[in-house]
Amino acid sequence: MPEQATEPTVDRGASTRAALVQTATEMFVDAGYGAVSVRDLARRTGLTTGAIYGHYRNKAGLLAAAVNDRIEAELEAPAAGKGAKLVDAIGRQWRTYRRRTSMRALLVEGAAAARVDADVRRELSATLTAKLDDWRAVYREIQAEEQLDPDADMEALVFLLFAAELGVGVLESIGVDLPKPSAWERTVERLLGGLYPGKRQR
Amino acid sequence: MPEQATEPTVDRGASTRAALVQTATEMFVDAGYGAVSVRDLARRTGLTTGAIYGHYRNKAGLLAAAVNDRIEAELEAPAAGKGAKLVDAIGRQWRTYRRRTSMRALLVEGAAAARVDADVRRELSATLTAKLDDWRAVYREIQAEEQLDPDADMEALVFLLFAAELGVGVLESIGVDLPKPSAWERTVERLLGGLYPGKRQR
Amino acid sequence: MPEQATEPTVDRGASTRAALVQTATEMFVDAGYGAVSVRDLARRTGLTTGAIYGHYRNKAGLLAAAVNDRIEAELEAPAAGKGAKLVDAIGRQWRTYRRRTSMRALLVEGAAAARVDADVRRELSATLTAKLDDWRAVYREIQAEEQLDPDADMEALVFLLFAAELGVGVLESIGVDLPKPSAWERTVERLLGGLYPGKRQR
Amino acid sequence: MPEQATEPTVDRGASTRAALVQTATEMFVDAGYGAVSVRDLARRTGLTTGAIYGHYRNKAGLLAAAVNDRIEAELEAPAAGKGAKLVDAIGRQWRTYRRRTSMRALLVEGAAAARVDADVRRELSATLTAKLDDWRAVYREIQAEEQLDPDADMEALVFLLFAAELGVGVLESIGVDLPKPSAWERTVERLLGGLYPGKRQR
DNA sequence: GATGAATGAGTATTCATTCAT
DNA sequence: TATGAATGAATACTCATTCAT
Repeated sequence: MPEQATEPTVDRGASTRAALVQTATEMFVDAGYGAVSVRDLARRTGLTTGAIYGHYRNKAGLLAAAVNDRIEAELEAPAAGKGAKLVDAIGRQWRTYRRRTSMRALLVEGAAAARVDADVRRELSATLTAKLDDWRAVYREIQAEEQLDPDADMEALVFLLFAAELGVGVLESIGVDLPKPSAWERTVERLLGGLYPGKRQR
Repeated sequence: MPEQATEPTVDRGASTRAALVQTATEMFVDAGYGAVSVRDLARRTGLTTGAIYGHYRNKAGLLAAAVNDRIEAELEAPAAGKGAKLVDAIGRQWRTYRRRTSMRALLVEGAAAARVDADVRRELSATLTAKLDDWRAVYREIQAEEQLDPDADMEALVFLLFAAELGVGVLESIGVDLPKPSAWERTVERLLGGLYPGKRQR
Repeated sequence: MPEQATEPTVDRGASTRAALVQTATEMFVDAGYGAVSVRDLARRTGLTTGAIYGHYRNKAGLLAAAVNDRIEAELEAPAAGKGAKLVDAIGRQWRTYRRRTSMRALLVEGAAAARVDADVRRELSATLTAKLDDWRAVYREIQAEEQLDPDADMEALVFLLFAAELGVGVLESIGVDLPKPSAWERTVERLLGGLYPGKRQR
Repeated sequence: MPEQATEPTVDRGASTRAALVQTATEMFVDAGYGAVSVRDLARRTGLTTGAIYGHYRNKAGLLAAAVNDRIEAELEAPAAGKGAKLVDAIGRQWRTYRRRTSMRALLVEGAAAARVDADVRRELSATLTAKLDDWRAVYREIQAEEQLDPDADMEALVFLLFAAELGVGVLESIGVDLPKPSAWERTVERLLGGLYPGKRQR
């Protein structure tokens, strides 16, 4: 890859794709994957249906791209390092969860689509697995750094917390009233106390 | 068909409905809500499409009924009472989670449908809210009985745990590998330790 | 099957299907299978596209039905019996060949479709095979009756003549000028002379 | 690419066209004209769609070229001359008919296309007419040479035999079982006996 | 309550062809 | 001559839903 950096014409295909993913995200979140037609997408992006199919194999492929994009953009692994604390790392995640509404909505759509479409399943599965691996690594570093009980299973913890977030997405989709975020936070913090070594009752 | 039991007209409609819900459940879980047509359902139940519409206003109504049915059948509130322990109540839930695969799958489908269809949303929301209320009541009893820290927010706890289960449904749909169930259990148990009063580090 | 014979309402489905096949035949012959859309067919028959698909699985299924219908209607096996002559039987076939233009055109379309669509192939193949079997039987009777050389292979003869008719369909489709029908007849008659026992040269 | 033979610019376009026709032939025969897209052709030949349109006005033009090419390559007029025999000339044609499967398949596709596309019709019609004229000339020479009955209509004979071959193509496309080639040959030979002067019955 | 033929709007997708580069 | 992204119209087909019987 030689440099072509300063070239004025940024890859046109790429920017078309970016716009498409953005529009798709918005529309899928607002109206639901099933309720948005490829024609609608074309109209809103100013493209033709044919052009869309030039960039994505499928309507489902576009959904997968949108979900991946949201995940990459909104789920950043917390930095580990000197003095990193588990409670902080997780706490930040929960404190910011309200920003990720559209990621969760998209993942609900994506999960439903994945149940039917193997391509979607493959793609989403790969993205999520990679993301989870990142997190596990960071959490294990924190575990060592903070001298957490080495018996604590960081793998399961990461899963549990991520599952909880996704489940919130399900509940949001269904319209169940959620507790106030501050209540979440306090409870999660409480629970994490159980991971520290020390006199545990029971 | 002369004999139809001597009972003074056992509500025939009810049993038809039950069969319909059962078939719908199976088919929606196997193939996905969107991929099952009302005609398919009719064929498999031996009914006609018209007959189905005699029992349910909608295809979506049938999905809602199926989801509700699964929830009622598979989510039993734990019994509170003398000596009930939080860890036991929750532990049982996690220990049996593998049985509820089809409930989770259906809830993923239901959540996606709810994002588009207000009727589905209303119905599922009511069922889940009622279920969650039951649980909260039980958990609060346990909280008193077991002399858990009265500061602990049972509302948020119930939510968190239920959300985690639903999130597992999302991850299952996408096909992400889950940790071994025993790892879950131990971790949840660990975390619950944090709810007991006592010297909490941090 | 009890009688419902005298019922005034002739099976509605059947008459719809008959009209459909008739229209399809005309349109496929005039414009070509590929150039006729299902919507066109619907418009011309006064049906909806959905209704058409209620009667035929496919656009191809409709083509197959049209071809079969033409074959059944236009290819009648000659009657064998006392004094039946091969030359007469075959001669009649050739003398009437101009009536069968649309059958031939349809078979060209059908053959092209059959090369791509296994269902069409199966259906047309069955119809033609049955037809050819009928003919072979009749020709063999004639062979005995008329004391034709028993060495003559009626199977191959039937094939050759039918292939020639179909080939005429190909040439008509391409627009090659055909010889005058009377020339055909005389030549075929000439050739058939070769099947009679007697001093054959060479 | 320095060397490209020392010939003063071997017409590069011509060889591209040849490769294109060859690939088109294969693909049209295998998958059917309608099922092969110009993009597929481009991919397989290593050209771009645009380049193909630089050589042929149309997809149909390419089909016409392919059909013509097969006809020219596979239908050679038999040589007339001292001692040429009709039975030999025709016999050779039938003995080698199995080699021409792809020509026949292409002609079926071509005939179907010709029914819709006037350009294809014009082109194929011209090629076939020329070919048939050649044959007629040769057969008439043989007629004189061999002292066949001068009443025999060579024009109709050529047509009949060529039509039979094309009809075999139709039957092959439809998948009807053909008689064994040896049966064909014997029967054709038999029939040709009828053209020789002598005591004809009936 | 049941039937199932018909509705008809709607869908994803394809593809020959063009044209600015 | 070549490229290949974009066009845009067209297509076969589906399906929830209705309603006359």
